[in-house]
Amino acid sequence: MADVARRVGVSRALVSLVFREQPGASDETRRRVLAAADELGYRPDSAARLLARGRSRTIGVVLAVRQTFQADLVESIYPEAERLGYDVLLSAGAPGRDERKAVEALLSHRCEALVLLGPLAGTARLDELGRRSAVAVVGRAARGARVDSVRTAEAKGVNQVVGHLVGLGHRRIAHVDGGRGPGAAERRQAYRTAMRRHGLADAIHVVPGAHNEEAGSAAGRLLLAGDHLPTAVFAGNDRCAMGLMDTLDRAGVAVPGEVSVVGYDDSHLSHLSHIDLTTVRQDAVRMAEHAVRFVVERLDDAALAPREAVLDPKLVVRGTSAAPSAPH
Amino acid sequence: MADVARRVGVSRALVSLVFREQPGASDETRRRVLAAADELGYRPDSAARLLARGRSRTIGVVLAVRQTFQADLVESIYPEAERLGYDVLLSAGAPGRDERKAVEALLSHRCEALVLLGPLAGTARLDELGRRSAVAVVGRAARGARVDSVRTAEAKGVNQVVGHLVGLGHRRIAHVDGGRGPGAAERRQAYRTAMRRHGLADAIHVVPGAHNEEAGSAAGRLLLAGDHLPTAVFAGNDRCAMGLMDTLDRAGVAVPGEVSVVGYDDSHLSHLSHIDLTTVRQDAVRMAEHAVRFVVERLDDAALAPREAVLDPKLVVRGTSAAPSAPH
DNA sequence: ATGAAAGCGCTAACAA
DNA sequence: TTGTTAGCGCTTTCAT
Repeated sequence: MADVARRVGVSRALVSLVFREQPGASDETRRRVLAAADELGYRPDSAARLLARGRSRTIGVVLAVRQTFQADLVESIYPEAERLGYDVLLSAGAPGRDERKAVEALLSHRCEALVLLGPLAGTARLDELGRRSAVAVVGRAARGARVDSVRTAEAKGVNQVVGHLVGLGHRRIAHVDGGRGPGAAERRQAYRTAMRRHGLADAIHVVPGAHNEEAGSAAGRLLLAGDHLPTAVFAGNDRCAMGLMDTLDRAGVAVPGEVSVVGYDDSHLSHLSHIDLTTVRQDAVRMAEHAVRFVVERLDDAALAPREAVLDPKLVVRGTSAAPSAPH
Repeated sequence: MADVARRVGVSRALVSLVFREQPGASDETRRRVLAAADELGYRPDSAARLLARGRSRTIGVVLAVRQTFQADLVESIYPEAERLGYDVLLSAGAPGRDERKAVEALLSHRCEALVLLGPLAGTARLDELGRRSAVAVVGRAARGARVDSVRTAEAKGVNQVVGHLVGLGHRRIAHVDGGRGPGAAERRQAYRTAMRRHGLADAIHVVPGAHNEEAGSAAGRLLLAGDHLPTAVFAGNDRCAMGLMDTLDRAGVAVPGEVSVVGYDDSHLSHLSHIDLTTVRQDAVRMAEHAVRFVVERLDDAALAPREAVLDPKLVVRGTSAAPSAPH
């Protein structure tokens, strides 16, 4: 920058003005500064800029790079952030790389706000983070922590699922849960409640799982090893449902002929006809927009009370759910 | 940092030493500094750190957040980067957010090296980037640009595919290409060459596509609308193959009964029995390691000549490929 | 419209 | 082992 200033014969302050597109420099000076900068290949250094003005205007997003639903969220976070004048940086919390590290990387790169997609961290840790910067959690509740949260009304989605299956005539409806995955606890709880409300308390059967294909497969093997299969299984998410269907398929169990399967997420694969999965759709676009707006507003006013946006999900009935073949 | 120093009663330089984990501070001081920092919630500010030392030791990775193969790469980039003492920041080039912006975000946050996963940018642009920082391109060749590249020997993979199909008795083998996607041009070219070598020049049929399900579906519709279907289709990647199979399936065309389908990537879904896709596996772990090592070495010696790592892929035969039903 | 000067929070010589 | 002293490249008052 000093070079540019020298070249044009003005002070660095003026060059700074020009680059920030602020009023206070004559058109002529502006033109010459820009020309000189271009010639010298000068680019403002954001580290220095950051340091000097204390604000980075960048939002850090922590995601699990394998979860397709989170990919959808990320795609919708960018445009909203840009609209509000913020930059976005991503950090992945892969298996083997813990979430804490992902967050640290973002924070140490001066992200002033954090959007955590389906974080595993407990309330205490979230609260601690929330006190240090503006954070929004997506996909799970975070009561008791100083963070905003955006999530789906899991109970509504689950009610629709159970209602749909019961309506088809199912009674033995099992649930492969999502373990510690985002929303899993709520879905598990809602499943239990819904079953009871339908008078099916005795049929409640929760198989421990996780939000991936392997867990679905394992759960499938567990079910197959049992005395008699349920007539329907509600999986923790679509990936889990896929693994489950895989195992059932390999064992020669027809879906939905012998067992109906329902997923959760409506990932972009579920509508493919091979898969044609009955599932629950969450509104990724609106979730992303809420999350970004929440943190940006919190940045403007750190004293804001934690807010929560709860969006309604919607059951999407496809080909993996049907009436049970034989009555019980 | 000044706060921490004051609290402990030492100079800021000492605190700095402790945080950089450099020798030169007594264990006792170290302990007290860490304790005070923890209490005050102090975290080194990387903007200032960067500015002061001129090096960020962070690698920026540009990815398409929807491509599962790239997710695999990202997962393997982290451990290797960490091993070499580098931080990693991600930026997504989603549709609607162009790659250039993704790169700028990373650069402006002072990433000193760039790993571009399947970039769309042309040689000129890559060269320009390569002159500005250390860059490695993954998944496509980048000859003529000052960048390293890590890719698969596409021709070998494609040869195996065509050889496999020809061996099964196929002659009318079409290829739905990956458009401008990473590796697509090479695969398309290799397909043509392989077909010719097998004396099937007349049967060469390239349908324009892309590396996603929609393009596969569209290509499927195009094929169905044609005079007579090919007996086998080699898709640009697994996602494209999935879309293709979807369309064939909906049209009542049996796979592999009437048409065999082969993908590319061996994404973690292809082994599921619903899908059970014959495909080509690329070694994501080694590709990631090479890319990281390349940029790190280039950072140490900017004058290094551009290097290229070309890894061998491997055909994985599953259930979507079989002998054609009727001879022609 | 332009310039001078004082930081922003850290690192890196060098001195003590 | 610890402290002192300059910067890093920019923004931001406050003068001119």
